[in-house]
Amino acid sequence: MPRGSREPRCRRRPRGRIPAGSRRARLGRSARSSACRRASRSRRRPAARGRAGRAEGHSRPPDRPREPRRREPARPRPPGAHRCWPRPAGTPPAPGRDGRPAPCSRARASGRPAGRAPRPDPAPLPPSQDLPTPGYRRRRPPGTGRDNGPSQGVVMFKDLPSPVALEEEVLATWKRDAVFHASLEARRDAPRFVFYEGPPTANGMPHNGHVLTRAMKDLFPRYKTMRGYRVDRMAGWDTHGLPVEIEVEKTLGVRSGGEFRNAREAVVAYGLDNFAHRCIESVFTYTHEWEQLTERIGFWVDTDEAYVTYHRDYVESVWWALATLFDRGLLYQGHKCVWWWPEGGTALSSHEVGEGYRDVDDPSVTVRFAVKDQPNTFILAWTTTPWTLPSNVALAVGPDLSYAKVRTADGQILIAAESRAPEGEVLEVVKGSDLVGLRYEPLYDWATPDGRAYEVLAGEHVTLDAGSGIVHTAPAYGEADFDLGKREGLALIQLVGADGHFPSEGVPEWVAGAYFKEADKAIMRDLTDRGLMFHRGTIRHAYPFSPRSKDDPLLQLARPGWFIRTTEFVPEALRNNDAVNWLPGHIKEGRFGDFLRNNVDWALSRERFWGTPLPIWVCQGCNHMKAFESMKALEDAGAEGFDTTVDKHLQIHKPWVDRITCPCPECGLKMERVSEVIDCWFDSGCMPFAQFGFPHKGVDRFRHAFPADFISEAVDQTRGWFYSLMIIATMLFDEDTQKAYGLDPVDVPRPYRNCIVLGHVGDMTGKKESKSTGNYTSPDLVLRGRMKMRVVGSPEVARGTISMVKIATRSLELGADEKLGVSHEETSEVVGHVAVVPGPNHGKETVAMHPDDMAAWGITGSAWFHAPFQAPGADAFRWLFYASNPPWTNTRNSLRSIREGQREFHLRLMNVFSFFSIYANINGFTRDAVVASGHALDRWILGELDRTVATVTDQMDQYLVYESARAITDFVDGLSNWYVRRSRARFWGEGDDTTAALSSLYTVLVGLSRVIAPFVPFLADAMFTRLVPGAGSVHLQAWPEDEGRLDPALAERMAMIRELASLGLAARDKVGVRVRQPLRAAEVVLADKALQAGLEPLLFLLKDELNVREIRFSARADAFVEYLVKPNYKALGKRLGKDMKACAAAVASADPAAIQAATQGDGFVVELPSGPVTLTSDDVLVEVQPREGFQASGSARAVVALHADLDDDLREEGLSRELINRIQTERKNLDLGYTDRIRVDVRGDDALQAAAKRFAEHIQHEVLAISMDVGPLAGDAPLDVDGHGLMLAVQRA
RNA sequence: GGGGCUGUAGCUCAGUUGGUCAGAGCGCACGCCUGAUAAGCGUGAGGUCGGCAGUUCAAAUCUGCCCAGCCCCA
Repeated sequence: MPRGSREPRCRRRPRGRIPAGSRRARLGRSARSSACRRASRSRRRPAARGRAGRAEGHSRPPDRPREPRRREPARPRPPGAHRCWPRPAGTPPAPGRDGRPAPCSRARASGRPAGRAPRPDPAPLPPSQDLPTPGYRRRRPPGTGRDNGPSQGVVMFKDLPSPVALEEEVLATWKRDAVFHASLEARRDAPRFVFYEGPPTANGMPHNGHVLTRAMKDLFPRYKTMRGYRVDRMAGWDTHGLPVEIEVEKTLGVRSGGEFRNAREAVVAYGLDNFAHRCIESVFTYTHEWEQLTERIGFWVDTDEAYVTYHRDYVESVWWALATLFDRGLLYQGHKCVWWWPEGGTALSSHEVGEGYRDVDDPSVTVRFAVKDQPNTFILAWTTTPWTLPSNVALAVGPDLSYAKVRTADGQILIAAESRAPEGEVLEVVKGSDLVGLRYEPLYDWATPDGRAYEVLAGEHVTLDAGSGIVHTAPAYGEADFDLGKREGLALIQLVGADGHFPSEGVPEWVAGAYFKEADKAIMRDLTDRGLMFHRGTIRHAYPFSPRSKDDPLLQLARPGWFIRTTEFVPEALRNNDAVNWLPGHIKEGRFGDFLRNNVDWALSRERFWGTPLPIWVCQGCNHMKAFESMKALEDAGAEGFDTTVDKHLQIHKPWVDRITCPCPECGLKMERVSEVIDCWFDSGCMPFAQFGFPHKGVDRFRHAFPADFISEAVDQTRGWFYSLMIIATMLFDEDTQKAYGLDPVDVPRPYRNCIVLGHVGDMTGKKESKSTGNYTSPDLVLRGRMKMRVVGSPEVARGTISMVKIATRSLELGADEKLGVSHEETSEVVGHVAVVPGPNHGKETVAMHPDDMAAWGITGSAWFHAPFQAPGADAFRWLFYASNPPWTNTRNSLRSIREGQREFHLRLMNVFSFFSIYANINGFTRDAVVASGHALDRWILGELDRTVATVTDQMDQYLVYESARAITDFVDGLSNWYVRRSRARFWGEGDDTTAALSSLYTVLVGLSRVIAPFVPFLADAMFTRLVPGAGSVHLQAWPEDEGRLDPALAERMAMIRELASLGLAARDKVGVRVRQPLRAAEVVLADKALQAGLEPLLFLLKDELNVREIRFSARADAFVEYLVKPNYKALGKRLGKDMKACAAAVASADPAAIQAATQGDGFVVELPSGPVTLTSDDVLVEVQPREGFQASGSARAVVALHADLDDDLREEGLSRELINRIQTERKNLDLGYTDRIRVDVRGDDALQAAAKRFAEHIQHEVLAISMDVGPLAGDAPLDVDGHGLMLAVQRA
């Protein structure tokens, strides 16, 4: 290397002026920071491992440049001696931006260009070699390098492995020791905490939303178990419903079209029995994936005894509920307007309808209706669905709106809302209510009304937003219309039927058999021809289409069906709702309360096949109806037609159950079952009792499991599960039923006491995660570091890359040159590597790859893609949902945010654990050695632990997850960044204080592992089992108690010390002298001098942290501090009211010193408009701030100023600290063990020698040197210490 | 179209019963430290608290209206 050349990226900021060509310039190479040198070493790995060889030499022979030595041949590492966590199989090393391995973090952080220095190409890395994993600490197994055991002796406290390895280890233990089971057994006789699992459907893959719900559902049962409760957790599966049927229809290819008018007919043709079999299969398509995810994220739930909604026991419980309602007269037949999908032959649930809204242009027409017996007089009515006009039976007006009769230029008299009336002479203005009863001529006479028809009626739904203020009403085709028709007893004309077509007979030829949307044009043309069209336009609005078939418009249709009279129970339901602790609270009165108050009768029946059959049998003779509560009840009634050849669960389903007939008790003729199945929400709402087969299989289990103490689901369940649970319990479990079945009396039969309503999981920008949009982070990627994607070939994509949507590439957070490993669908063997580039959306979970790559790697269809970094794992995933925001707000999910939270909490904690294990092992510390400590830091951290325990307990008892997680995060921050930071030197010794420190840290870690157990069950268990071997899992432990170790005064003082430390460091920043250089003194000025005495005993912490020789509470504070006196608004505001402003002005204009003096004495008198007021010390707040020009930093409470002038004495001590630093760096370069002793040879100028000699004892103690030779430097110095040349030799003793 | 929720720093979010430089983390900038070390730490910059009115001595906080986003319902 030529003299004077430097490596810019690793150069330190020059300190002091150094002439060009001076020694410093020449020594640029050696002056590189240790961090950079370390990075160089890592670049070379496995080279530069020559421990023995290097340990004997000088750090750099003066006559030999450094670079070539680093190119010495690699010394092989011992087998298994990886230096960091294993990288996922087959992933490539993480190179730096220039293709070389990543530069050191410092170089990166400072933004300096990396890798510019001329250097030979690095040796290629052997495939087995690991490189650093960004974001994770390097790990070293015991027995290599600086191990953490005393002379490789017994390791008492094993360090923690990487998150995923740790989690796999813990999972294996849980499985081996059946820990979940044991946790239940241990609490068999304990008081119960009742949890309900809301059943998911397993006919879709689990996604991140499910991870959220499962993380939340796991948290409280674990917590309550530790708190001493028995928490049974029965898993469940929701297995009925339209989504299942649609899924099966898709796989069967049965659809409307061809010979079938709709999918219904197609299913019938396929055969209901086969269809039912296929539905069962479909329901469990992804069971395996669900179970894997459940286990992997640590959700403890009893899957062995899971309830399944299609199982006979379950269905019969639902039947019991329905029969009970029927017998009480609460189940009735009626009509309801539903969104109907003609092509599918089915109604759609509101949820499905919601998915299908699309903006379309529809007609917006205003039509003349001729008023009866008033020639030439017309009512103008508005509609957007002309095809419903032939079914018109009424016109609706707003009773309180103003309507005008207007004579137009052509002499017609038109009636419309005043504000929307046409041009012309206003003859009269009347209220809408005055028009009610007006009769008119129908537009069409294709059907004869069977009730009231062709009248003007009052309708509250009428607005003036659009049209004429008069609404065409066809009760067969709209909810508001239908309700009006029901209330007013209107006729129901339904010309367009369930197939979406006009009839082929009985109507004019021009509309016969027409599809409803097609008929619009014909009808509009007809009305125009007849002069009845007043205005014809189009409107752009949202209209629903079938979510299953995007081109099929839906129509609203009144259909017959079965209803539950839920409206009768609204008051009771509201009372029950009042007794629920909703989180967030606004759900109670807001979303859920509103929904209850606007309750309409539950439309229970579905004209479908795969669901709980409605257990009502109807006599074909006398029409008598009876509801049966079980198959046995049917048998007892003499029913026949049971098919025992099929599975017992299927016997109670269509079509088998339809073949069961029963003699009518009234007339003796045959009773047959009605054809409908029920809404599957009713199934899930019966879950509290149906999971136990209540009442047929006994009462006991249900008795102990009602109501639930805790449930949780996402916000979309408000009208789903939360509602169905609530209304069913309200209807069924009144006092009478409780008595009849011997249930424990519950005043308020609400089905759940506490309910956390979860927000949705979005992508990193807050948008809904969606596989088809591509902004979706696969749970697999988080948990296992790999994701399965469909691969399509595209020549547009460069070879060696794949393209996916931009948001997905951002979420991956890959470094510039990081690549994903590619493996085949069925194996994990990596066959290639690809970079990821943003591109167009290729479809659901799909990436594009160059066809040649696909061919080369033999990829067809799908492939696994492996992340080049460690998977964050389950704890980190769970923590995201607890700690990033309150559970009811939407969570922005991305790998990036998961890893961020992991850094903040897990890695910090694991570092502390690692720190503990190192020194505990060095000292041979065991848990038997735990002693009490009087050290302020120990008392403080144990107090903070107790504070954290108390806070988390309190918050968790209120179901406040986020607050609990924050308390934990704050504690870990204090533990790592104050306790350990300030205690480090204590751990390096071996006396009583070291034992005290180890004892305290040990106690803290044990306590903390319990506190975090419900949140991060893996890390907690790994910590606990290492700390307390033989005690079993932490999840079998009791929740920690607040042991009263919090000393509030100490806590307050320590907080103040930490504040002073921050101020001092800020001041040091202004001074610009590095912390290793001791300063003479720090001056502290407190706004409140009364605090001073309490702080004195803690000042040693501040002294060490700031590296000053002395801390002084300044006597001459005025020299560099200004006092500010402010009125205490909170105290004075209430007293003074309007005079507050005058008071503030008076205080501001007075002399601060005078106020201070006066308030300490008799009080300070201010003249206010309403008279004089005396201010006492409680009425003012004194603050301080540094004066300009001082090397000081201040908050309202204190100012810290530094004496920054250096003398030779201080400089010498500074140099000794530098020497320690260089020697330690060299120890690390040599890869010495923590306890290895060394010999040191120091060569330097006079100043260095003086420093080394004066502080020899201290230096040797710090660096574990058994000898240190000091002498003059001959020749060039390889190292530079603030301009002092240094040559250092370190060798193992 | 109706209802609910949310708008606070570039990003993610805190902010107690209204009370006086508006807080944290990330990111960014600068620096420190280095026997927890391919980590860690500190300091700093950065905000008309969505907008407009109102109530009040005092509003991020209470009220009304408006705007935007999300969710539910149409």
